[in-house]
Amino acid sequence: METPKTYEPLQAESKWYSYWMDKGYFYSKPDHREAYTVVIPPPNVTGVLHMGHMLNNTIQDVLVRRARMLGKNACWVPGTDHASIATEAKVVQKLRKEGIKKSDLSREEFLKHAFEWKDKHGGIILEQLKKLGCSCDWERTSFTMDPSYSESVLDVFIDLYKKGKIYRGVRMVNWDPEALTALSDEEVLHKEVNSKLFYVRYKIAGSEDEWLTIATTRPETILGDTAICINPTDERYKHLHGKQAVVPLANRSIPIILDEYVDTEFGTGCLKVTPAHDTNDYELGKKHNLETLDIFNANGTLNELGLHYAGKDRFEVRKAIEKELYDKGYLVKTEDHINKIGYSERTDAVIEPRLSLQWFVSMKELAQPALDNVMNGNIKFHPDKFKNTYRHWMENVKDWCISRQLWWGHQIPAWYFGEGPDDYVVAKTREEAQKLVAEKTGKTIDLSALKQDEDVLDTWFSSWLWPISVFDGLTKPGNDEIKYYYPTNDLVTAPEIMFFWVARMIIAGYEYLGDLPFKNVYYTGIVRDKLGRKMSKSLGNSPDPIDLIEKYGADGVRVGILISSPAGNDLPFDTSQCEQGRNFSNKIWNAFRLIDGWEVKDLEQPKSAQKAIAWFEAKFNSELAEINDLFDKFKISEALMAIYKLVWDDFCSWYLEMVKPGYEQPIDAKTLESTKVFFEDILKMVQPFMPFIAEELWHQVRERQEGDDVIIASWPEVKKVDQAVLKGFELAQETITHIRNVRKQNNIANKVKMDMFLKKNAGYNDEFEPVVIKLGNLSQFENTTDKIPNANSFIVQGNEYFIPFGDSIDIEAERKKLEEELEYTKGFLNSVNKKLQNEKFVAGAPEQVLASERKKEADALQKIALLEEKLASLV
RNA sequence: GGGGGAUUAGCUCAGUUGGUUCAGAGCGCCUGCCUUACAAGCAGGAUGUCGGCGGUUCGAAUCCGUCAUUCCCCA
Repeated sequence: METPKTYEPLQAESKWYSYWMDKGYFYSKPDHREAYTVVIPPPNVTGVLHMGHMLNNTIQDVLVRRARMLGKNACWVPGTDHASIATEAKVVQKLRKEGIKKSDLSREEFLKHAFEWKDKHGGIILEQLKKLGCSCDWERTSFTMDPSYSESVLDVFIDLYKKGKIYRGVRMVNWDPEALTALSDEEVLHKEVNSKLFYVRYKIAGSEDEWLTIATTRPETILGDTAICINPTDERYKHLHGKQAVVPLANRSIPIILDEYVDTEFGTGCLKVTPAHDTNDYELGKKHNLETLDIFNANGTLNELGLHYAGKDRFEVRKAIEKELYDKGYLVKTEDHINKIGYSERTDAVIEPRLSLQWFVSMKELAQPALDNVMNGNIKFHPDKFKNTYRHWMENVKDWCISRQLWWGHQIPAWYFGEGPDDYVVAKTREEAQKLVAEKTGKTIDLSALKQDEDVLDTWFSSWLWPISVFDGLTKPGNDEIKYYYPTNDLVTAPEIMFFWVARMIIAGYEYLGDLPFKNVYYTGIVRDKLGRKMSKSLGNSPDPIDLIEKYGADGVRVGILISSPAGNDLPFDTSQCEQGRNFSNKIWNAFRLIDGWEVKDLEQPKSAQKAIAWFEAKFNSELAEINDLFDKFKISEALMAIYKLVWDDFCSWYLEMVKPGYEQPIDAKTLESTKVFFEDILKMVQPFMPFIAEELWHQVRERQEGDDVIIASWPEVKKVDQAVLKGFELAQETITHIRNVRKQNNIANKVKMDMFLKKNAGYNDEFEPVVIKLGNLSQFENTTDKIPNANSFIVQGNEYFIPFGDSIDIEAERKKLEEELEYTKGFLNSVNKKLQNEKFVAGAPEQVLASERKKEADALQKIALLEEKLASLV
């Protein structure tokens, strides 16, 4: 035949993807159907597809494709995120390579470069997702800096400002001295590093030769010290209460203050306090009204307060000051010390805590509905356990610093008209600002005299509007789309961004539309390599997803990724899983080849085929019900595994073997038709996971009318399951397995037909005998009332089967086997009896448990009797 | 330091309210097979102190306590 032996995915994939696109199957517009909406977690415009995206988007595509088959109007909105810091860093880097410095460009010139960069690279991930088969509505592709999106971001800023939820304030921020911007806590990575603990002595003011010794990891900040703090309970330092100390080199006197915050165990128990350069010290400073001395410039060099170190970098100064302190007798000793230091996620610069004037959102009140509606289950988390983490964070939510000292992003719509702390207004345009200034001051000033805030908004301040703004929900309130698609259904994302993104979307949802943004949040895990390390570009331990697709096929990779990826658990990824996926594709392919190769003749339908069809019908429906349930619980990888087993074990290994005609024999039309219908049902169930091969085979198994495509076929409906058929088949299955074992143990080839005799018990069900004869390859299957001597025998559900030895006899081996089984069964009976003789058990256990124990006892007794008979019959 | 998870076969994980879906699945492993859809395959098989120790109970992988190991988040 011309059908190849193995499935070749690549051609099929590009063919069917463009076919689906041409047919507009991914396109959605509001109609009478129930909406099913998913918004993609927008990847950064800087990114390339990595395994995390593969996992995340495969899950979304599975959900969307299944929803489409369930008759819903499925809409998956794709898009990208402008990613202020990361993108700006990339653009600066690229310009630097071309010999252009950012500082030489105007804001407008820089943004032009940035947009060029975005146009060139911004869509890479989305293009790659097409290779994976993602059925996004590409006509809806959004970008967080699209004009109307930007407008909604500014509107929200202005609105929150008017509501008093946005304020400007001095705060200790995480300062990135390289990027010259404040970072959110989430953008700071804490790493353990080997550093040194410096013990430095300070003279007690007014004393001749009295000293105290502090321990610090940052001796360069000594010049910014404004107090020494000790624990009031520390007996060692009672004598210092109320005194002052002199800062080395700076020769300033500073107070010695008392606070329980100080850990008496750490270092010397004397803490130097530098409120301008340490978060905890800043809090101490506020509490004790300390002076704040900022000794650094924005770029991490020291300013004039750094005395003779002015203009030098902080790390350079650390070395130099160590020497100077030593030379002048202040340095008592140094110790090796391990501590955690914050690094910029983007530039890897050491974060400098810095006091700075920033914009904040006050979160406490805004967060309340977002907390309540997750805790009460209006929004469901999968897995549920993440609610705990969420609650803890939301109950202790801190104000959100939303300004970033960057150009790429949404420029803050605040306009300054003077130098005073209050000389600004918040407005969308310069003209509106002019009006507001007039209202505020009574004076009309020139448009050109207004200076817009230089900073842009935190990227999350735009992405928190994503489920709303992709439908223009704020710029065109109440439009048809927002009414139809919002709230969206399911969000698939990583637990790492539960706070910066998920929580904030929920907040924005309730604040602006008075409703939840999505009903379910499915948290994926982190994709790790074999060694348990997170897959990342910097480690170089991630396979290139596109290479994987080329090697194993998109369907194979999708299966490989999902086959062992329960919600919320990390996914230890190995390419062997893709191999498993590819093998599964191939299995389906070959099942098709078998069916496709059958020649139809006008024959009577064999009994075995009739029974096989009845059984698979029942089996399919009971599995379908189970799979639907797994989907409803978002147990996606378990649903996939159930489908995998249904296809491989039940359909291929059992069903097809039962209906398969002999070599080069024709098949009857009825059986062929039933088989094709089953196969089509299987393709439907496989479609969400393996869309390409499903579509390919859907079109090969039958001639199709225009528009009869599996991607839009109806998901099978669960029909009533005939439990009796399932039960009856179990007996046949067990019997066949025993027959195969007899063959194996006696080295009897499958081709050799065997005789079998049955001594049946009362409840015996003979329905599947034709199947047993076919798959057991029996020449005869007769009833007997007597035991057959010198035969292999086994017992299934109390029925005794005999396969005469024929020529090959090994009575001793048989005897040994029977004795072992007898021994085991007696032991089992003993354990059951123990329970039944325990009066407390009999009194306390429910009736159904007792009944099952009694049945166990009866079964065991019967089996023992049979085994003993058999032993006796061996001659 | 605070909070939240996790610990079941060699690996990755299921295991609802304690009791026949109770010790499971997939992969891997072992043993036979080039059986006429598929060796990317077929058939068969083995594997566990359910992290340790206590407790509650007639009965614990499951509930409670405690210890250990480990991951994540926050400071």
